[in-house]
Order: sequence, then C-alpha cells, then structure tokens
Amino acid sequence: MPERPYHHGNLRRALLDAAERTVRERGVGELSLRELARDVGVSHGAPRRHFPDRQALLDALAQSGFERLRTELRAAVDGAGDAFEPRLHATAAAYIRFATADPALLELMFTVKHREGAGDLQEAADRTFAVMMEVVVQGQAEGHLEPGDPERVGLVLFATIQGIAALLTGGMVAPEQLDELLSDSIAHFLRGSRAAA
Amino acid sequence: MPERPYHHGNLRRALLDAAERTVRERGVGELSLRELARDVGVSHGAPRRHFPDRQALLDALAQSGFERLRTELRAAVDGAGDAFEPRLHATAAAYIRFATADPALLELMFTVKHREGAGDLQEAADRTFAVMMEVVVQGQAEGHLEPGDPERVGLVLFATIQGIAALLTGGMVAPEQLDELLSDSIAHFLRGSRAAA
DNA sequence: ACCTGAACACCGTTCAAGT
DNA sequence: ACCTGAACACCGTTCAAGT
Repeated sequence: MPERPYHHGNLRRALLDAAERTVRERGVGELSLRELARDVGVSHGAPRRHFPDRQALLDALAQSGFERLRTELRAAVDGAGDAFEPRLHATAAAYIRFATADPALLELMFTVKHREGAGDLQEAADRTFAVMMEVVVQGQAEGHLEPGDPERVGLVLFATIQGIAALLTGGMVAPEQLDELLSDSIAHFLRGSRAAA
Repeated sequence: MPERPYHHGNLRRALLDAAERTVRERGVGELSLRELARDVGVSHGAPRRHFPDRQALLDALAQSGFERLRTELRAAVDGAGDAFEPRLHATAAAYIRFATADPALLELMFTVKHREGAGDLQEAADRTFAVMMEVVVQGQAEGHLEPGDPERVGLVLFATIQGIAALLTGGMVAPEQLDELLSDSIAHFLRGSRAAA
C-alpha cells in the first residue's frame, strides 16, 4: 500500500475517474488534461502515455459510459420479474436515470460514437442497445408489440425513451413529472402497438 | 457601400453569422472568439463590445436559433393545408430537418436555455414550442388526439419527435430511414391516441 | 516503461489607450 | 461609441531528458 496510489499503473484509471467527475459536474467543455493531471498529482505531460490526445480520453470516457449503461440496463431487466410491461417500464426508467444523472456523458457517448474509426465504440454501443432489444423481442413474442422487424419496432420505442430523457435534461419537464410522463408514454406506446398487432 | 462592411455597426451580426457557421461545421467546442474576430477582420478585443464573454455569444446564438426554428415551424404549419394529419407530419418533419441540419446548435439551444438568468431565452423557447402546441390543440379539437391538458399530450408527442432527431444525429438511424421511421412513429402515436380518445 | 519540464502556438479576459 | 494592442493566466501538444 504505497502512499501515492498513482505513478504506478493506475494513472489511466485515476484520470478516467477524475474526468468522469468533471464531465458530470461541469460538462465536457470544461475538461482539461492539464487540470486532470494536477488533480491526480502528475505532470501535465504524463497523461500522454495513456491518452495520446484529448480526443482519446473522450473516446475512453464514452466507452466506459456504454459499459456502465449496459450493466445498469441489464440489472433493470433482470430485476423486474418476467412480465413484459413492468420489465419495459424498468428498462426505460433505468435508461432515463442514467441519462439524467449524467447528461453530458450520454451526449458525449452519442457524439463520439459516430466518428470515423470508432469501431470499439460502435461495438460497445451495440452491446448496450442489445439489452433493450431483448425486451422488444419478448414483447413481440408475447403479442404485446406488433410483429415484424424488431429493429423497426425498437427504434420507435427507443426514440420515445430518448426523447423523454432529452425533455428532462433540457428542463422542459421537471423531475417530478417524469413518472407521469413515462407511464403516459409507455401506455400510449402499448396502445398503439396493440391496435396494430 | 464601404469597402469594409464591418467596423460600422454590423460587427455583431457578422460575428453571429460566422459563429453560426463554425458551430454548424465544427461544433461548439471549436468556437473561438479570437478566430471569429480574425475571420471578420477586427482585433481580438473588439467582440467584447457586443458580447462581454464567450457565454454571451453562445446565448445569442441560441436565441437566434429559437427564432429561426420558430419561423420554420410556422412555415411548415401554414404550408401544409388545414387537415390535421399532414399538418402534424409537416411540423414534425420541419423540426427534424432543423435538428439534423444543425445538431450542435439545437443542443446548444437546449443546454443554454435552462441556465440561471436566461429569461429571454426561455421566452424565445416558449414561443417556438407554442407553434407545435397549436397543432396539438387542433388535433384535440378534431378528435384525433385524446382530450385533457394539451401540455401533457404535447409532451408525449414532442418526446417522440425529439427522440427521432436524436437517433438521426446519433447515427442510429440513416437519413434514408427517416421517412419510414417518422411515418411509423406518427401512425403509432395516432393509433395510441385514438384508442384512448 | 513511465514520468518530468521546457517550449510553442493557441485560448479567454482585462484594460489603458487611441479614433 | 467603437476598436486596438499589450498583458496575464490558462490551454493542448510535442519532445528531449530523466528514473
């Protein structure tokens, strides 16, 4: 147990943790490699070993964001019992919780994902969205959602969830209104689906 | 017609125009007051007369963004005939067109809107969303949408539209899929509404 | 293998001075 | 009223040098 936990292999982790906190509290624009290095107790040149430039750090943040979101969605799906509707509700709520707790990170994840040569990020994103697709496929199998290409049905659903998150982080909906809006939206979505099924 | 169109009262306009182009082409993060001043042919201190700091310029960009979005929505509503469904479709399409043509500006608009002391921005935003609410109220009056608080119905609708825009700018949906997704979503929304009406 | 520290070209912001 | 230009404290990035 050395006095200085850095300088010895976990600089990368320490930088990522500090960066994640800055992004959450002050936004991506305020993120400075030099400040991070200072916070963590190394010289301003040190991060370069782990992140060649600022963009590399942002990519790594997005990557770990997708991984965290995936485990949170997974826990929501698995913890909500087997019935479709509560499971759908829990999944949507978990996504929105992540989105509102860390809006700048989610935005970074989307921004950075569709950049050239971001193959790893695309894969991490796909694994994340696969969790939501499971729920859609279950809903189709049980007749709650219209049949056909699950991607197509999933997109309409995901657009709604992402939209709710955007309204919250954009301040158009107060947190107290979330439960009502989410329940309204899901009920609305299911009515539209059953009318078509 | 002087040789130098700036230095004489339209510096503000020139800076805003240049800033809008930079935001569109390279994102908010790349926006530099000094570069703007250079592009426009003034010293780096000159913008200060018109925008005390960088944030003031961003606020002004957001403000003019809301105004432009409002006129585009207005044109869509007025140009789509009197029938509800095509009018709804045209309005949603206009919003999504704006969002995808200038995603960084839209994001800036939302980010900046819910800051302390941004009363003018809030008002500009409200005027913009009022155009969409008109369509919702018409839909309710004609029985296409469920009755009750128009705000509540409008939010579900707006979440869907905003979500579609997010999927597009996030690269989860290709531009070629937009028409299908938008039509699917609106059809879905209307089915859900009529089932409840 | 990992980190330091000087160097360079950029920022935003402030402010006295010019016209 | 509006703009200039020096000054200051910050950046990101590069790279020789240290351990």
